[in-house]
Amino acid sequence: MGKLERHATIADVAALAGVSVGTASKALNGRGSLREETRKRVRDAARQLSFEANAGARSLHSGRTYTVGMITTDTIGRFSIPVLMGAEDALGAGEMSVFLCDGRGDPIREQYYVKTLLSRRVDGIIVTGRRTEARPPIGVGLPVPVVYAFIASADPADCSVVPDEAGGARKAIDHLLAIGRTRIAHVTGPEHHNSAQVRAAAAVERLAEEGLSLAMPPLFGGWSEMWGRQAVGLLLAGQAEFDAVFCGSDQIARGVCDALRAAGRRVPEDVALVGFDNWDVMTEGAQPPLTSIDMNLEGLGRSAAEKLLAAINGAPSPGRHAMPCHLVVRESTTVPFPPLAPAG
Amino acid sequence: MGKLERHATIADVAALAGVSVGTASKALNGRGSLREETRKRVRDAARQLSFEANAGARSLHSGRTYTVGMITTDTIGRFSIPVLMGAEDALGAGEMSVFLCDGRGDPIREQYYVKTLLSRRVDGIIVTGRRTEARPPIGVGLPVPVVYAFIASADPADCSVVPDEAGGARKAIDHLLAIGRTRIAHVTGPEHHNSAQVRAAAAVERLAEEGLSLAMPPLFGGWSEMWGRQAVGLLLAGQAEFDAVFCGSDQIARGVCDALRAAGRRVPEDVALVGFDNWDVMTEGAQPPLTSIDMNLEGLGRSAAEKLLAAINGAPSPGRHAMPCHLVVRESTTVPFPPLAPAG
DNA sequence: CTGAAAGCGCTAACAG
DNA sequence: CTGTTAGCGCTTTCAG
Repeated sequence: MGKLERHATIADVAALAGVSVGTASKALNGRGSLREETRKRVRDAARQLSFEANAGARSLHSGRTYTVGMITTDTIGRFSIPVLMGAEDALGAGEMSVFLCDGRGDPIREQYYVKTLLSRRVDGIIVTGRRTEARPPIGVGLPVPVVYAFIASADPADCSVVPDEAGGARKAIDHLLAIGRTRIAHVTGPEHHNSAQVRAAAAVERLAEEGLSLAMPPLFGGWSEMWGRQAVGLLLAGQAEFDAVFCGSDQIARGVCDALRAAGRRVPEDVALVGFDNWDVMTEGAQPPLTSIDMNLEGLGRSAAEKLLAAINGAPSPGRHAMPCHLVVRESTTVPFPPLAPAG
Repeated sequence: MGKLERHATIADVAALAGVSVGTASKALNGRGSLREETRKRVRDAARQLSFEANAGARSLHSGRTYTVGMITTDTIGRFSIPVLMGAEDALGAGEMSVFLCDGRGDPIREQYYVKTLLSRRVDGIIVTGRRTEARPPIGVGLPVPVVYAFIASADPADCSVVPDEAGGARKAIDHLLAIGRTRIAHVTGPEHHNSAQVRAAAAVERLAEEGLSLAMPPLFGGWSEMWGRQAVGLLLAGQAEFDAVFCGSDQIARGVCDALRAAGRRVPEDVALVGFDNWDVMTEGAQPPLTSIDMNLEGLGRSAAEKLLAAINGAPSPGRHAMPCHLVVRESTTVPFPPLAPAG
């Protein structure tokens, strides 16, 4: 077959099969009752012409496009990707196609995308972003359901699926306590950043439940390795002893790890380390590999997509849904075994 | 306005404005010649009803959907993202929406996506993936133009936009030579990996042009930091002297960097380091920050999108298009002060 | 300057 | 069992 042929229409198929368009339609969609021989003839014709029904024309009828829009508010990055993938996966299973729209943090651009998506008659919209902080809703009274994933809508009535960051932080502390550490420091991102606040508060709270407190007040800074390294300077300069550091991100944890080792502290023997995000590049690259909190972003995306599908089918799930985080243990909190003696 | 209203149709608008559908259409699209007052009346009605023309119905006429499909062959990752973003950006400017399809490396799934995209009557398709190696074409005689970005099609007649990795490797060597290093080692990814091969070959070739050769044969391994660290062991164990290492990726470079410093070699004073990918997380996290080769993936994506748009408009660009890489200099090849320059 | 009518590709009634 | 007809929402002649 040559290049750039025209798309065959169902009329072409019908003509080739020697039947009417209506019959061809039924044959191809398994509707009505037709002689098996006719059905086959039509199907053969369709195959011969590489016929693919025009989804646009079809949805003119059904009222549904089997299409959803995915808008990333800020630029599509490390956090939105797993969410996107999870969603795309769940939606694909439901035969839904996904329009990708990168808002680039520009509200104008975002509104433009909302309009385009609506004009394309998407069945629903998923909004995601790189920060968990609540954001103004993408629109009010929109004619299609909207689900916020990772990021939350400021309107509590909207459906938002978010990670339970506080729960994650508590699990980190739980783990450190479980391995016998009690003098725990906390190094995290910028003080004004929602995630930094929430995680720090949860850590403090969890310790308080045990009658403990942080070895020193949380150190707020940036999300970078560089900050992690700098923070170690502050930790060591302070007079407080510490036997563990819970970090607000894996990048910070890695910086902390490198600097501690450079200062002659052993990880995990002298200082145990827990990160946040479970970003393989960091957790596996660090020496030793880092224990971390996983927000299960892909699952979160999948879950958001499922909620959207449900909403499209008339069963919305309004409100904020917190998805559990889980702990992934690696060598930064487990003292390696001494060489094994031969068994028996 | 309440939630989940129905989409207004142009008939609703026409009725509200007290005109016929045809007139409404003209008014909204700036066609024909209408009294300005009528035009305004229609526009007001449209705004009042939040009318957005049904793109599907519209394309039934125009034959174009202003939609393209983007298929990632293997899972959407660090390399496909910038490509996606660049493409999305260029396409958005052309008022095109993007269907995102994650092939997950599964040919079945990929073919399924091609079908769906065709049934949705996309105006064109962009194929991308995480490896630069040529891959079998996504289909033959497809009714819409296809552009391969980053990854190349095995059919040389197809339009592929790829990074000039060999050129990039040559620039790395150029740079090292320019700062006076001549005993250059090369640590890179798996031997069977196309990028590793191409980059290594180009480095060797560039050195040969100067009558030089690598300080020792290329070390093939993995793309990880871990391998970078291990490789340093091999480098130091060998008897060959070296004053620079060109690495096949930034992750490798970082591993090399850490291990060299741990072994007491100064970077860049004793050993200069150049990575590949210019991945900020690695280049900025390393100590010192890494000089690297940037493939300009976003530009590549944008360029691919532009070629696709051109093809859609009847001006295809068949063949393989290599986009230049560029060098980004950081401290791993520049001695801060005093300037090294033992040059002649 | 405006309205009526035909048709884009397809599905779903309803006749035959 | 199959063909005919009437739309889905929109654009576009072509009359008026």
